[in-house]
Amino acid sequence: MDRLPTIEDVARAAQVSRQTVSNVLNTPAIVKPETRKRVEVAIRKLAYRPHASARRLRMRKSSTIAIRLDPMTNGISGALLDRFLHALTEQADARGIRILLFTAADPAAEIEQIRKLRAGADVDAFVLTATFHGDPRTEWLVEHDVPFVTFGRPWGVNDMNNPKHLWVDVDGFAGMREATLHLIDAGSSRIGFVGWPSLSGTGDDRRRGWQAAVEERLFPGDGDLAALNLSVEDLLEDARDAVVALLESDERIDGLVCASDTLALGAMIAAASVGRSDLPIIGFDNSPVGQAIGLSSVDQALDEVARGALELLLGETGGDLVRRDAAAAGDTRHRLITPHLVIRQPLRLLAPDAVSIPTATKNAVGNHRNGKESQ
Amino acid sequence: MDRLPTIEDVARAAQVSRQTVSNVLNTPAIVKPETRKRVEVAIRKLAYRPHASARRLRMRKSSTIAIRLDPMTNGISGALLDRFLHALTEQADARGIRILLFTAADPAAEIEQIRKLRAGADVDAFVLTATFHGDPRTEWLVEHDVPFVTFGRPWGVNDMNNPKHLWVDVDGFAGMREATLHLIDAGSSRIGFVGWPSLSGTGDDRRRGWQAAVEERLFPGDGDLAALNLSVEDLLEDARDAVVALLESDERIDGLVCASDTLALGAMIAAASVGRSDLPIIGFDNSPVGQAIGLSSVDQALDEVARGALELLLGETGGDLVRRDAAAAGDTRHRLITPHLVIRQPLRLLAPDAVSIPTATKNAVGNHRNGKESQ
DNA sequence: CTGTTAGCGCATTCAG
DNA sequence: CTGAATGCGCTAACAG
Repeated sequence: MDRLPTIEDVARAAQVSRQTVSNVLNTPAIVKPETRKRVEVAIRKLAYRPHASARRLRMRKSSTIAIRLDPMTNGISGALLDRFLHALTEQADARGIRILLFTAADPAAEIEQIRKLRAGADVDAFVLTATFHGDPRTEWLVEHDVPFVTFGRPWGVNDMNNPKHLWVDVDGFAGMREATLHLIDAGSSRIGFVGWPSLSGTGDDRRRGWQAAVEERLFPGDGDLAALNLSVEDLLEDARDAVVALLESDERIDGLVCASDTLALGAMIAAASVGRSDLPIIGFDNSPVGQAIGLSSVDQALDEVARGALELLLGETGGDLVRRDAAAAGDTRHRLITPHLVIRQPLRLLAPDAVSIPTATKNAVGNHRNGKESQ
Repeated sequence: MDRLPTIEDVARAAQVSRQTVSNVLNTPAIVKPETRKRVEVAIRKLAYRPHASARRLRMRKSSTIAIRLDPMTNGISGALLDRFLHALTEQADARGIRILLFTAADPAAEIEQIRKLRAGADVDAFVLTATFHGDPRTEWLVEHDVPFVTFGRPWGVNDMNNPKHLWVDVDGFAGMREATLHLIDAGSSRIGFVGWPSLSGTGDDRRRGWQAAVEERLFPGDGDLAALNLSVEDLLEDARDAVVALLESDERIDGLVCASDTLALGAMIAAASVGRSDLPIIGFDNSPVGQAIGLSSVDQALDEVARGALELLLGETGGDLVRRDAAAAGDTRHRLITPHLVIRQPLRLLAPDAVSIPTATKNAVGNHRNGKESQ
């Protein structure tokens, strides 16, 4: 295979002009069926595919979307981007769009990368993850009229229904509320929340979900929620220590919902270490680690997030990547995905009342290999 | 910004012919310094960048490497590909190479994707991960003369020093041996190995590392290694159960090395549950989860793997992506990266002799936030 | 050192 | 419906 076949080679093989081949490829409807067949056979025979760069040059669009690969998201929930990427790539492929990666150490570097990628006509649009309050990236992109969508809503910046840019996000409120209601339905009556310090829009959203469920079903008036409301950094150890303190100070607690699987794992360890391995705990992210350890968790439905992102960018129809004018867009310019709860049989970290697991019970403990997943 | 500036715009702005601009970009040496300066100013002023597609078309190469995003690698060590991707993207960027993603459900689908990507001149070369014995992909790629490098050596297929294709791999033998020696130096004298069932080249390689260290330093003659040699699937629960059994049947065991962090985590849980939270355990992969929990582990040095892959593909010099002829290549056609051990203070899953952690010791337990990392 | 000429492979005008 | 032109933006040959 010395040289890739060109459209001309196909034309010669099919005994037509090269324009006819182009038509078969791009406007098959206007070609006489029998000629089309002949051309298609030639295409298959030569294993011809249009030269991507040539086509992109001609079409004046790259049909490529770029996304930044974070240096390292937090430990346990880190694989989140990984899974989102997979979903995005898969859906993009179906639309004839390619996903290009880039890296950057900080927002300024990311803007610079975006600038380069744009100036080189390498990329048509961008997907931004891990947006935050007052994010300089979104400002710059809007300013420079670069098509993009964020995974994460623009917290507090502007009207959610008519924001300055496209966004997709997961409804943390709904997810955490569902998790909490699940525990309540299962009999819990005093449920704590382990979340991040305020000012994290995402974290506050999830906290409100817990709060809503608890106020709705457990403390119709207004309980002492503050005592059940933990705020720690997203670290296993911090969560563990805080939960140990909580459980020691309030023995009536019979359930815990957490803003992340990292926190939930810390909580599990804490519960086990104070002899409460039976304590129901629900995390958020449905991380692989959580799966491995049988942690119930709220799944972010990354497939839907990816689909939403592409729909907003490309329109629901095809892969046209023509950004619709903000003003002209009749339908919504965002998607709020409802996550769903995944319930698992927890892998007990430790038998509740023995230092050593008696041989007799070993099998019972080890029997949760295939934790059923609901919904 | 209606239309991107072209080389012609720059030429006009700098009062030179457009070829001169091209020269400044590609062969700066042959342009008179003062003219060059003038052109460079114009380039900066217009924020000009060569149109990637046009350049690729002209150069007859895409300067793009594609890599498949796995559906989902195993739970805990899953982020491995994630980190490798990051390293690869970063290094590629430095060489002016872009990384494109694609997905495929199985090897056949992957081959089909590769075929398409190649036929469309979208991609110059590929990086293959998770290769296995008798992998159809490598055969096909060699057959069709597609430039590629694998992350993973061709186990048993052909001469490692003159293989049919380029490869990079991590020296599991050396890594596991170092881990084992570390435990021995720290005083362990009876060290078990938790690995995968045989037939996994990678797993066997790691097992041999443990074996070598143990035979070398602990059982010069030949001990009853079989009793210390566990084989389980890469699942937390399986590892836990097997290690519980091992520790109960042999109380002299004072160290454990594991073929993955998943296994190591299972081992940690097992150790804690039989009152041996003090048991030194070392994993493999240096996964984020392991970090979070203070697990010592063998780090795969993915930066070096990525660099090696690109060097093999592009040559050490630049980003030329001209595959050197197999026969003509004087230097090696592979890289074997030596991993390094990362030692951490383990986060105790549980106080060794108390059901509840006394308040007084809580700080001590929680104080390992920034585990020092050696080497 | 600088300017001119000729494609890379494709899609999109226009004529027939 | 099909065939013959034009140029997307660039670089590599040349000639000056």
